[in-house]
Order: sequence, then C-alpha cells, then structure tokens
Amino acid sequence: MLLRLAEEAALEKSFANISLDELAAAAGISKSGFLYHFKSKNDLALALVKRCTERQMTMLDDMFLRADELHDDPLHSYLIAIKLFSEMIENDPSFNHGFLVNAYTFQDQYHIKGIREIGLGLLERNRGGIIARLKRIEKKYPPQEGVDVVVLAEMTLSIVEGGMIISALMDDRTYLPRQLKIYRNLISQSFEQA
Amino acid sequence: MLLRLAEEAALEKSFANISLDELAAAAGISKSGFLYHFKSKNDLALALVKRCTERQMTMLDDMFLRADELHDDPLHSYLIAIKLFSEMIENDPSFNHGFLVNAYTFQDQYHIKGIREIGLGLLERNRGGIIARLKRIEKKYPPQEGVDVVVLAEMTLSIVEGGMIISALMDDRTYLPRQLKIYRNLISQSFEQA
DNA sequence: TGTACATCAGTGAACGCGCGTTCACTGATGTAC
DNA sequence: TGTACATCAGTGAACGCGCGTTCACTGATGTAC
Repeated sequence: MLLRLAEEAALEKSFANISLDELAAAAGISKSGFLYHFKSKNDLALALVKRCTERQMTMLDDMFLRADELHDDPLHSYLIAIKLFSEMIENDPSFNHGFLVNAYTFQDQYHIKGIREIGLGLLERNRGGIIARLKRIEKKYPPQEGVDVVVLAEMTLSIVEGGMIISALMDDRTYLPRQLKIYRNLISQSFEQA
Repeated sequence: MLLRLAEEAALEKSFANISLDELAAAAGISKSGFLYHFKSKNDLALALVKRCTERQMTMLDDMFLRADELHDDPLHSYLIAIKLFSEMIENDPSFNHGFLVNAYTFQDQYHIKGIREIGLGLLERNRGGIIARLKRIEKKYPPQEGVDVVVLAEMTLSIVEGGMIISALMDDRTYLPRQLKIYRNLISQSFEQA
C-alpha cells in the first residue's frame, strides 16, 4: 500500500522532507503513476493524516470498549484502559508511528486546508471522550478537593503528546509507559475514597 | 536582527517551510546579503536553534536562581520555580515561541548535522537539573512509597513539551499553566510529610 | 462467442518555478603610516 | 592631513537542480450487447 510507504517515510523525515520521486521509487512505480492515486502532494498529506487519525480513533475506541468489558466500574475501567494503552505503546511500534506521523504532519503541513481541522478534531474527540469518562468516575467517587476533571483529562493529552515526542527523540520506548504509570496513580489518588 | 525575523517565520510555518527569499525580503536586504551573514540555510537553522536553546537555558537558570532566593527549602523552592515558569508562559509570548521554534526545528531539521545533538543536549540538561532538585527534596522529605524522582522529573518534560504543542494547536495560552498547577500539586503530594 | 467500448493502472517526456548557492563586484567605513 | 589598503555589509545576475504538476498515450482487464 502506497500510504504505508508514505507513513514510514514521513515518520523518519517528516512529511515536508519527503519527495514524490522518492516515494514512487520505493513503491516501484513512476512518479506519474503515483500521482494517479493521489492527485497532488497535498492530497497525499490529507490521505495520510486521515488514515492515521482513523486508525488511532478505532484503536482507542476498541481499547476503551475492551476496558469496559473487563470492569464495570468507571474508575477501574479507566485505569485498565491506561494500562492497555501503555502496553500497546510498548509492544506495537506501528501504534507509536501513527501518533508521531500525525504530530509531525500536523505541525509542518497545517497550511494545507483541512489538515489543521483534522488535528483539532482528533484532539477534541479524545479530550471529550476522556472528560466524559472522568465525569462518570466523579459521580461515583467524589474527588479530592481541588481536582478538576477537565484539566485532569487534558493532562492525558499533554503526557501522551509530549511523551511520544520525547521518547522518539531519546529513542527510548519505555519513556511514555513510565509516565503513564504515574498518571495512573494520580488518577486513582484523585478519586481515592476518603 | 535577522535571527529574530527567522524565529518569527519559523514559529508560524516551521523551519522547512520558510525560504531565504522571504526572509531576505522581510529584512529588507537581498538574498545574497542574507547569505553574507549565514553561509547557508543549514547554518541559519543551527544559529536559530542555538539562539533559542541558549535563551531557554539562561531563562530557566535565572528562574531557578530566583526561586532559590525566595525560599531556602528545596521543596518549596521547586514549587515556586514551577509557579514562576507558569507565569512566564502566561505573560511572555516570546518564551513560548523559543520553545516552539526549537520543537518544530528539531523535528523537521534533525537531518542537519548538529541539530539533533543540540536538542538532545537541551533535553538532558533540563532532565538532569530537575532530577538533581528532586533528589535534594527527596533527602529532606522522604517521598510517598512508589515515587520515583527520575520519572517524576521526566514528567515535567512531557507536560511542558506536550502542553506547549497542544496549547499552540488549540490556541489557548492558559492550557499549559493549568497543567502545571496539577503537576505542582502532584509534587507536593509526592513528598508530603506523613 | 465475438466485437466495441470503457475503465484501470499506470508510463515517460516535458514544463515552469522556486529553491539554495556561487561569484564577481561595490561603496562605505576603519586603520596604518 | 592625506593616501593606501583592508574590511564590512552588502548587490545582482546567473547557475543547476529537484520539485510538483501536466499531458498525451498505452496495454491489460472488465462489461454490454
């Protein structure tokens, strides 16, 4: 699949630094053959970002669904979800890759109409989903004083986004899982029964 | 100053997407005049990243120094430092900008020899500095069980890096300060006197 | 079963453009004697 | 104080290259009658 090649290339060079020649050569077809499938490089950027975004969404949905199956309680289910997420990051490189390709491409290609919107949409969706879960938890387990579920939800986003980028820079796959472990503790402490 | 113009441009388009023509025009000189000051675009990337890195380092050093002046105790000094950092982010846009320009440029220009090293160096320096502070705190205030100061230090990096990027995408300057507030609570809870 | 036409998945040559870079040159300012 | 030379901060024309894009064309496969 052409998008798979583009994804690999974008991962290690960022989207702006890959050329159609290069991609076509890697796919074993001519540049014009490549442009038969994507009518321009912008078109490719959009397709790439959409693909990674959708994959991310379904993976997260599946993960939360699985966590809900494993435990009825909203708090425990969320804690399990974080653990599942952490395990995916440690074991499945393609999971990281999707996140990073998106992060890189959103950053340097947001002048393409539609790219920024996809990035924001994904962010809002994840943010909303986590807030909803924390609100359910909050109903059952009155939080410690000073705990704001929205900010706590946003913290997931920061830790995941920042953690992905830093672990790529430091080339340390265990970096983000370590962070998530603390985050998990923070969550359970925030809603600890007094 | 030419670097200031380059910084502004890199901030909103990322380094890969700015051209020398554009930069020279903005500076009111010819492209060759621009290349009199930086012998190539790579050279400009290095100078830009060095400048932002140095500025970041001195600002952080000053901040920690100031925090140490305001309180002798390592824990309280660290908490004050986080607060100072948070205020800088809210009030001084150029502070954010330096961080973001670095983040963007490290990401799409790390093929230039030296760029990746500067990025890693900065990261390691910040990481080391924070770990040292947390170790001093740990000596005085025995941490709650399960608290790992290294991972706690790394969390600062994730939150700041991720928070900067997300707050830029959401165009919300208060995003990172909100995160830092929770992080501050987390720190003080981690070393709370039993 | 044969023929006609349409679609699919490309090819390959050519294009214009903008990029980073080079180079010979220049006019203003500074320094030595 | 004048002259010679050096350095500084550029200019402007030209360059080669690689980029994304266009376009006319092609051979293989699918579909209608």
